[in-house]
Amino acid sequence: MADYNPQEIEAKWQKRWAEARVFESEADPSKPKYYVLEMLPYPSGTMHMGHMRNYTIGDVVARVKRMRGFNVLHPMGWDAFGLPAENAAIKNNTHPRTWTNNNIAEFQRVLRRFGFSFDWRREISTCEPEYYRWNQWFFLRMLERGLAYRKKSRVNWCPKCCTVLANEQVVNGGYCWRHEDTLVESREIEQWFLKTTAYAERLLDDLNQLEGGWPERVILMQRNWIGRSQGAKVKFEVADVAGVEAIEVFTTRIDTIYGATAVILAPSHPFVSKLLEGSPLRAAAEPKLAKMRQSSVKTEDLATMEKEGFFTGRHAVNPFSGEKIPIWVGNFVLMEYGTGAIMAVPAHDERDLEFCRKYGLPIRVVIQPLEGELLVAEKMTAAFDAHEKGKLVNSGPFNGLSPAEAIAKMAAFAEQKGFGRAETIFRLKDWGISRQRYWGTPIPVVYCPNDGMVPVPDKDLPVLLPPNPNLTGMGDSPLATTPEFVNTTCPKCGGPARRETDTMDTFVDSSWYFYRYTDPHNDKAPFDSAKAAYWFPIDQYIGGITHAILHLLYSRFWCKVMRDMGLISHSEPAARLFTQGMVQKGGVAMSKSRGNVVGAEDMAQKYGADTGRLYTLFAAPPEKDLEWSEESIEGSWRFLNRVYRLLDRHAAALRGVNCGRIDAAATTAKEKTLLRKVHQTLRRVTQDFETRWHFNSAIALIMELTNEIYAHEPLDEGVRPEIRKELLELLTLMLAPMTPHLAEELWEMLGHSDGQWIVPWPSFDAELAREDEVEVPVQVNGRLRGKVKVAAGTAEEVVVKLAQADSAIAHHLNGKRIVKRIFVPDKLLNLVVA
RNA sequence: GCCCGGGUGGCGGAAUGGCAGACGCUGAGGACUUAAAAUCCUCCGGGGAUUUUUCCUCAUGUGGGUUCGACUCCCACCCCGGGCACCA
Repeated sequence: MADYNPQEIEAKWQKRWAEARVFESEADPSKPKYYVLEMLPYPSGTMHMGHMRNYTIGDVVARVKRMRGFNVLHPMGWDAFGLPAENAAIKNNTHPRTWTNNNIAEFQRVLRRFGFSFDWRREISTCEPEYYRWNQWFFLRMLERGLAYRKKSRVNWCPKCCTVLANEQVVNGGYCWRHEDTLVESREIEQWFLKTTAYAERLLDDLNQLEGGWPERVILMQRNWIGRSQGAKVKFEVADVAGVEAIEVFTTRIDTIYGATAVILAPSHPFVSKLLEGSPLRAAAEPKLAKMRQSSVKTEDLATMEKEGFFTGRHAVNPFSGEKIPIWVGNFVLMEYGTGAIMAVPAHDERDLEFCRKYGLPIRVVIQPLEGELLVAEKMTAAFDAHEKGKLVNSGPFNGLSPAEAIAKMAAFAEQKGFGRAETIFRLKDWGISRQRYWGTPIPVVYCPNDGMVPVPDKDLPVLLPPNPNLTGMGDSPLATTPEFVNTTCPKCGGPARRETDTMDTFVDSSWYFYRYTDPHNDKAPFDSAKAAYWFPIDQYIGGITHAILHLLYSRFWCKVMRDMGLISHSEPAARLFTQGMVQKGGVAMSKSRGNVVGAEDMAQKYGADTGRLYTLFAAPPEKDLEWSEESIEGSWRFLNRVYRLLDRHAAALRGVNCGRIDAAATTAKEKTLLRKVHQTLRRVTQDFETRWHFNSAIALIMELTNEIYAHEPLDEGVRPEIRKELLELLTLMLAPMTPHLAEELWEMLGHSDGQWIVPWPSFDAELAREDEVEVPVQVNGRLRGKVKVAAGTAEEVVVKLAQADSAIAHHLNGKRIVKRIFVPDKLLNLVVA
């Protein structure tokens, strides 16, 4: 008689698994594969149960699939570059690498302590040159394909730090995180971009392939983010200034162009100052313009901001009607979207209506509804923007057309006349990857006075980070102030040159890391295409909803570029995505800063990893948030103790027993009850694991089974050894994916000298699971009035007779006439009486 | 404002058209014990009738609807959480 000692058991089996290398797998086209992956962690702070939940879910899936005979790839690595390492290094006067590697060691120890079935040989760390050289290699390939380019772009700049701030370093709606009294400025500097927009169409269209495999809301968020908009660009000539280019507007409703009563430019539109030059209204306009340009920094209250604008004193010519309309500047027009200029059609656009009413601009109806009262401009309370159910009026030769017809015809007309064309635009922007930071992948180009920008040749990769950077958090980027890094020679002419000092966004690292897992030590290529072809696509990707847009979008982009490069032949990296809920305490997500973390290691020490794993699976379904409760976890601990005691009591006597096939007919009532329960449980648990991922209800079922076995103690009286063994073995195997250490121990106690890892998932016996007696609920007029006990499969007539004979039920029938009967065999009888 | 997700006992949750509250936590009572821990057993949504056994009734955010039957499907509304947000 021994107590359940998780510390001892868990250490023992972790050692055995490592020795037997049971979680190591190799590409083998003769076997069916399964690639299950949890998003790689950023190693910072301490690992808490929020982290563990994610890996536990993945580990259950990995272990179930192994038991199902799949060749499973389940790797782990570290998203090791990033700003926090640099900040911590400055604060503690250490090196980012030291800080990062200490954290990695810590994280790794905790993950091992939880017994996750990772193939640790495939571990990667993105801050190692062996990894980031391939970021550089990919960058060069993108440069060759015209997918990487430089342009001026805005950054957040703190005038006190004299440095660039990341978005998350801008706090309280526009202040520096270090100098909370200092407003962050917006500065333009040259930065590197990747042309994600070149793939906008495919990124959008291929979302269709993910339907059913990815959560609907993630697909939707990506669709909105990419934001395809079909419309037309139209040029409006400027009437009263010579030598100014035509203003191009974007509209989705070219059919309403005869109703345009103004052209409105974004405050930062490049034409604004040219238009104001010499304008009689210039003096009045400039202070307004300055105010608008300044306030455009704060994006938060943009939506609620009142529409403001001013007239430039200039006019544009409507290319369709020849009409002269005023050119305004409006704060609600965004330079970043479309062309930064719109035509205002107040009768048919809500925003335009609001603006034009405010400033007394005319309103002209050009679409009349097919039904109901005709619109009168002065009386309109809302813009009429229905696409259908209307026809064009006041639109010259296009009168009478439906908006859909007009959109096609008018775009074609504009193209023919050379002042416009149909065009699709996207909200998605190119991916700015430049960071003026140290702890990231150096961008592999040099600047030569003779040859200009020159890519670093492949043979010179990796461009290594200098070991002793000048880290202050102030002034120029750290690489720029490290002369031994900056000063180099031009690969083309051999003369002196300067290195690019920007490093890459860490989203680059995480955009393709899962390919590297398939071939982590390759020093000739990022990975071997044949290996990737075997393992990809990822069968199940698991992570937080927080990555629904950026990480997953960039990964999808990378995948498509790699496909175009011929490295892979699939177009989406992950067939299925699961977004698990957060672990909360006190109603908020666990985080170090909130001080509400439940440390994973503390948990393992107090209850053992298996209890921690079981509880995170039991407390809530995996997709929902989980509120951590110190009291509830006791229940999981008690349950595992209960199971252990049960096996401790019976296993020794069963060590030498062979199960064999059980003949359902030759069993006693007690045996039959227990066998039925265990096979029913197995049937439902199998479903919960395979199709529904309802781990919480699977555990509830296993608890019920355990209760049932306890209720039949003493088990060794009236239950034959082979049946006892079958019961306890199935119980053990059902627990194996969730509490693997305990399950291995119990398996060994039952007399198995081979580890459980060679055992396939058991299949349930339908014959043994079958109920032979059922209680059929009987309703009268849809209300439950009684139950009748009958043999399974009893016919309707018999059940009705029994129901009528039941006094409680008969009372409700009370001589009334039965007008209808609904009978679901073994499930329900409903008698409808009049 | 628009788009998702959710609302079930004291708590976490179960049931996806067929016995609402499985399983667990908490709480109450009991057994064992010199005692405690551990363990085991019983009870635990509200109201009412009956009194020792059961029965009735209300109840899954609110109000309607569909159905023999609705936590589950449909419509409207309220509340909570999340995402997007002047996207032309």
